[in-house]
This record gives sequence, structure tokens and C-alpha cells, in this order.
Amino acid sequence: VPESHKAACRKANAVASPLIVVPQDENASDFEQVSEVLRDFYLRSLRVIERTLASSGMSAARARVLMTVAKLGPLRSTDLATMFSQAPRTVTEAIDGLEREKLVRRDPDPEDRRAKKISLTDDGAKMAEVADALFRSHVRRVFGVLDDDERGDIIRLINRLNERLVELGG
Amino acid sequence: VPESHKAACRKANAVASPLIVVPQDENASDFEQVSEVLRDFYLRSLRVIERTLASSGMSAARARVLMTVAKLGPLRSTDLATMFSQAPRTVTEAIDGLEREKLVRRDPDPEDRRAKKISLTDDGAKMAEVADALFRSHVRRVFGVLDDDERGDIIRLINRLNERLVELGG
DNA sequence: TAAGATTGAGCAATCAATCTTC
DNA sequence: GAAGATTGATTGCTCAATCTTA
Repeated sequence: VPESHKAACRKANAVASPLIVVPQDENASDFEQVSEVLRDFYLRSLRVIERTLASSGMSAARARVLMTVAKLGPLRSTDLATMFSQAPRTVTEAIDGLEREKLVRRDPDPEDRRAKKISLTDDGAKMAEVADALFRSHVRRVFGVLDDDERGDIIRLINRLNERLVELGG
Repeated sequence: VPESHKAACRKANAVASPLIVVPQDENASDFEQVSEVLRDFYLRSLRVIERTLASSGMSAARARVLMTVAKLGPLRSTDLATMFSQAPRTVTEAIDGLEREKLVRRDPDPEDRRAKKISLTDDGAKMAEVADALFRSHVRRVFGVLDDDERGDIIRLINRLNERLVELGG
């Protein structure tokens, strides 16, 4: 397949994203608007970080597991689910992928025969460092356009929304 | 299957979400923290709205299409992709689902034989109203914990991040 | 050549259910 | 009975590729 055609395909499949400030609907109240821009942010951010990590054969979900285990040592699947506030299924899936790539191991937990401890292999430890570097540079590239106070404002405001969502069962 | 067991399963599969203010890592810089809380917000918010819409047999992705067509009239698939800044595949998928449920129709575009116009059926129009009401009440329940200025701050700050992500190819 | 729509393959997330061990 | 892990089924999203028409 010629390279010129591949480039054409990439363009054809690109996400149409010329959106600059306010989306389609000027009549939307700020309730709808704030919801939209947050969703928009999440999807855009995910696309950028996934492409960055893909260049090292990694994905965001797997990188998160890898970096967390690298930082905190062997963990149970349920620990990861709690930390990420995700469903157990999601964590099992990520670990499956990492295990297939021989980046983590599942070892029996000597203290609880129901449980398994997730540990990094040597390759996994190396990959964790790569992922960590890529991730740190990503967040700096993105959030570097704000100053410390502005980042603090976001953290404070979004944390209030997160508390609210917990009240609502999320 | 007894109802008591179903309840037990629901609890077993619940997302572990006691997280209140700051997640696992106190050493994380505010760059990492702001990234984490935004991700956390998105996933929690999605869980809440999906559960709400599921009670009417709807999902967030399909509701967005329905509400947009209800508001703007018949649209092409590519228009929706641009508005939502999503890949074409994603939009086709949503329309497929809505078409199977007989909530939308794909009509040929008389002005361009490549294109199709997505229109609501009568059922679709009714469903759009239901979804709209549920969605509006959802965003008010969630974002109502902030005041107008705070919502404005979030919109302003996140829009700057979105512009940055567009620069980075997202 | 490019634009509009679709399809194929893969990942990440959910809910629901099951199996084993505490 | 409850907790830890896994599996099945489904959805939404991406990238890549293909087909038809402009």
C-alpha cells in the first residue's frame, strides 16, 4: 500500500475538530455548556495521550496500572479498582493485556488464598518508566497553558462536582 | 433468581468509589492531579447519566444524536461527527442503534447522492423529548452545586485546555 | 483527488453473573 | 453471607480501509 494513500486515509478518518470556543448551540444554558466542554476535553485528551503512548506500544489504561504498581509495589486487583474507582471487570481486562505482553505477573497472595498480587516483570518496570515519562510530559504540555492558581481552581471545582456525583451514586 | 441474590450481585459489582478529595498519591504534582480529577469526573458523570437514561431504554451517545437532530432538523452523519468532534465510525454506530430501534431514518440527500440525511421518526421525536428532560435535570442536579461564576470559570478554563488540545492534534 | 458513508478490528468501560475462599 | 477474582454480553470510542459519488 503506497504511503500517499495511507496519508489520505488518515485524513479521511481524522476526527473533525475545528471547534474553537463555543459549540453548536448558543442557546444552551451554562449547565449544558459546562457539561459539553468537560466531555469534549476528556475525549480530546484521551486521543492525544493514546496516540503518544501507542508509539511505545502502550495504552493509557495499561500505563495507569503499570505506573501505580511501580509506585506502590504489588497490589491486588481490587486495590486498583478502588483507586481508579472502576468496575472490577475493567481492571481484570487491563491486567490480562499486560500479562499477555509479559509486563506483569499474577502471584498468589500468601495471606489470602482468594487474592492475587499483581507485580511488574523486568520488562514491565522498564515500560513503567517510559510510560511515566510520556505521561508527565503529556500533562505538562496540556496543562502548562494554565498557571498554578488556575490548575488549583480546576482541582477545587471539579472535586466538588466529584463529591456531588458520589452522592448521586457515581 | 431470588431478588436478594440480585441485590448482592449489584453490590459485588459496584464501582468502588469512596474517594472524597485527593486520590492515592500525595506526591503527584498538580499537573497529574488535575488530570486525574478530570478523568474521574468524566467517568463518574457518565455512569450517573447512563443509569438515568437506561431507565428509559436510552444511552447518552444515542440521546445526543436524537436531541441534536430534534433541535437542528435533518442532518448528515458528517455534520454530527463534526459537532461532536468524534470519529465518523462512532456516529455511524450510534445511528445504527437508533435506526434499529426505529427512532431515526436515513433518507437520501437529494442534493448530494453520496450523503444521507438523518431524520427523527415520531417515536424518535418523543424519545428526544424524554431524553432532553432527563439530561437537563441531570446537569442541574450535578452542576447545581456550583454557582454561576464557578460554572463560568470552568467553561473558560476548560475551553483554554481544549484549544491547546486542538493545537496538539486532538 | 477528495468528501460522505460504511465496515472491520481492537480497546476500555459498564452491568450482571459465577466460582472460590474468608 | 461477603469479599476477591474472573467471565459473558454490550456499548462507545478510535484507527484503518473501502466503496460510491462530487
